[in-house]
Amino acid sequence: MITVKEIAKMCDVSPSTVSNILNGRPNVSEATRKRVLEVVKETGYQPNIFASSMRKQITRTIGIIAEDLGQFSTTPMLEAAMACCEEHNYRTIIMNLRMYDKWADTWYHDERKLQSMLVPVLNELESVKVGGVIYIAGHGRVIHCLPEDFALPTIVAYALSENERYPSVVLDDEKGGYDMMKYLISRGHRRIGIIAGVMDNLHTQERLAGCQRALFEESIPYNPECTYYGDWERKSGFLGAKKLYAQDVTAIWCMNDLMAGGAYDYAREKGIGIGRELSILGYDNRQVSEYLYPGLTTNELPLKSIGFQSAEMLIDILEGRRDIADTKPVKVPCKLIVRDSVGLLC
Amino acid sequence: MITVKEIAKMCDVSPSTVSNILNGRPNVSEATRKRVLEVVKETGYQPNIFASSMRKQITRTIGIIAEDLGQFSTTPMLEAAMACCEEHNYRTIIMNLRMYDKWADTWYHDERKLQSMLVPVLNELESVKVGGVIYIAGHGRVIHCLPEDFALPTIVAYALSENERYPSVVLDDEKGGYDMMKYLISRGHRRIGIIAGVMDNLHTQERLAGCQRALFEESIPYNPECTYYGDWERKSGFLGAKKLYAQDVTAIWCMNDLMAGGAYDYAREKGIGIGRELSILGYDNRQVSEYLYPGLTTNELPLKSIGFQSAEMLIDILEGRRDIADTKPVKVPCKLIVRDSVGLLC
DNA sequence: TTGTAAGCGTTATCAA
DNA sequence: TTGATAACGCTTACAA
Repeated sequence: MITVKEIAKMCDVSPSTVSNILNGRPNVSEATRKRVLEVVKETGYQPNIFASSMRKQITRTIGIIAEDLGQFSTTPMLEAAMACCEEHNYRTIIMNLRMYDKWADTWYHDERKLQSMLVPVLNELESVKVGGVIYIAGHGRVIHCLPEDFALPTIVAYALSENERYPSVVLDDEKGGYDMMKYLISRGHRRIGIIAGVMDNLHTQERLAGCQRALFEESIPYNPECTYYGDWERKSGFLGAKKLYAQDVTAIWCMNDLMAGGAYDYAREKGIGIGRELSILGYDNRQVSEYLYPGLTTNELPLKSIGFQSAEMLIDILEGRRDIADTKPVKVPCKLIVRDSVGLLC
Repeated sequence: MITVKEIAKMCDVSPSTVSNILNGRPNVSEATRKRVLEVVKETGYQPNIFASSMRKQITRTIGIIAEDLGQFSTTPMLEAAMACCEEHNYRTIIMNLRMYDKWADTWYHDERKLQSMLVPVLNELESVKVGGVIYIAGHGRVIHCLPEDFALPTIVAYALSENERYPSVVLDDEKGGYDMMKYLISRGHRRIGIIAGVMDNLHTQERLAGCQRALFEESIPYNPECTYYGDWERKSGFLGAKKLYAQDVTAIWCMNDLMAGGAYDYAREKGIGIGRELSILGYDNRQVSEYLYPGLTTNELPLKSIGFQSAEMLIDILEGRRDIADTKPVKVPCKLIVRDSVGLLC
C-alpha cells in the first residue's frame, strides 16, 4: 500500500509537505505542489482514512440511521438527505436497524427492543466520529428512544421527538387532516365517514384534530360514530367502509391508501360506484393509488422534503449557523393529488 | 475520550493486557479479565475504530453498493444481504450511488456517468478496508462497470457480470418466461400476446427465450406479431394491449406489473372482462398487483433470496470456503403468485 | 500471566 | 517554503 512517505520520497520532499499539499494548505510553492500532485495521480495514492481520522479526530461525516429501510417512506427521505449532505460536501454513513425485518411491528411500543438495536449503532457512530446524526423513523410517533446522554447533534425525521435536544422534522398531519376535510366539503360533501388509523397513533390523532377544525369552520358537527378506527391495513378499510356506508355517508376519507384500497374492495363487492355514489379519499400517495380504479385522490407525503430539511438543519447546526436549543419541530405540509375518486355533490 | 491506557491505569494493568482481554485472547487470568471488563462496562469505554483498524489492517466489514436505493428491487436485496452479514458477524457499510436520482434513466447505457460515480466509491471502500463488496444493480442488465483492477472480491446482485472475477446472482429470467407461458397454456390459452420490455434488455431477451421454449414444448408456433415491445411503463401496457387484443389473443403476458396495469386500463376502457374475455398475467409481484382489480396473477421476484445468496457467496469467498474463480452466475427462480386475472379456457 | 516498546499512516507543531 | 518530530489510540512481538 502506497503512503505519504513513499510519495514524499518519490518527490524528494518531506511527508509533511505532501500532507500539506493534499490538505490544501497555502504555504507551499506552486512548483512542489504541482510535482507532488502529479505523482499522487500517477500512483493512484489513496490517503488512509483511518490514519487521518485518528489524527484529525473529525471526519466530516454524517450518520444516517434508518429504523427500517424497507418502509416505503424511508428511502425517499434517505435519498434526499444524502443529496443534501453531498451538496454540502459531507460524506454519509447509513445504518439500517431493520426493525420491521426483525420484529415485524412489535417493536415501536417496546423501547427495550429498540434500545437493544439502537445503542450499539449509536456507539458505533460515535466511535467512527460522525459529526451528527439523522434518525429516520420507520413509523410515525412520538419518540423517546434516543438516550439522554448521546452527545452528537441529532435530528429526528418523520417521528416527533419530545426531547428538546433532538429537533424533529415531521409531516404536518393536522394540516393534512384539515385539507382533506376542506376538500371533501368543497366538493359538496357533508356526511363524511373517516377510516382512521390506530387510535393511539400520532398521525391518527393529529389528522383527526385537523379534520375537526375544518368541520368546525364549516359549522358541521363532528359525529364520532362516523369515525372507524382501522389498523392501516387493507382489510380494515373494507370493514370500515362497510360500517360507514351503512350510515349513509357520501364520502369516506381513509387515513392511508391501503385502507382506501380496502374501501374500494367493499364498494366493488356491493356494486357501489366509486366517485359517484360513494367518494373515497386516501392519504400517502402510494404507488397503488394511481393503479386503483378509479384513480384515488389522495395526499402526497413530502418525504423528500422531510429528508432534505433534516439534513439541512443538521448541517446548519454543525456549522454553527443555527442553535440546536431553539429549534422547534418543523412541520412539512402534504400536497393534494386529485384523481377520480371524489365526486362533486350538487 | 476514554482510551485503553486509562482503562489500564484504572485497573493497574498494562494497555496490552486490556487489549488482549478486549480481543478475547486466552492468555489472561480470570481475575484480571473480570476486573477489566467491569471497568470497561462502567466507563462505557468504546474502542477507537480508526486506531484499531489502522493497526490491524482489516475490518471484518463488507461494503454494499446500491446503484439506487430508491428502486423497488433494491431494498429487499439490501436488507437480506445485511441480515446475512449480520448473522456471520460482519459489519456492513452501505453506499448509495443514487443513479436514478441523479440521472433519471439515462445512465445505464452510459458507462462514463456510472464510472464517474462508482470509482470514488470503490476507492473509498478500499480505503476503509472492507473485505469485499456486494454490488446491487438498480437495473437488470449485463454489467461492465467494475474496473479490471479492482482488487476486492465483489459479487454483483441482480445484474449479470460478464467478468469472471465478479460472480453474479441474478433472476432466472429464462425459467420465469417459461413458467409464465406454461401456466397460460395449462389454463387452456393458445393465442397468447406478450407485452415485452425494451427490446435490448436482458430481462426481455431471457424471458422471451424461456417463453419460446415453452411454446416449442407444446408445439405452439411462436408468432412474433404477437409480441409488443413496451418500455416497462404503464402507458406502453395500454398500447400493447390495444394492439394485441385486435389480434384476437385470449391472454396477454406483460413482463412487468406496471405494464399489466396499463393493459387493465385498456380492458376497462373497452369494457373487456379481465380474467374472462381477456386474461392478463404480470411479472414482479409489485404491491400494485394485489390492488388491481381483479387481482393480478404474477411472478414474484426472489429479491431477498438474491440479496442473501450474494452475501453468502461473498462470505464464503472471504473465508476461503469457495474460490472466486469457479463461481458461475447463480440464477434464482421466481415464484408464481396466482390471483384472479387469468381465466380457465375450455 | 503480564508488561514493554515499536509501529500502523497521518497530521500538527514548531523550528529551520 | 520546508522538514523533523511527536502524537493520535490501538495491537502485537517479544521479553520478563
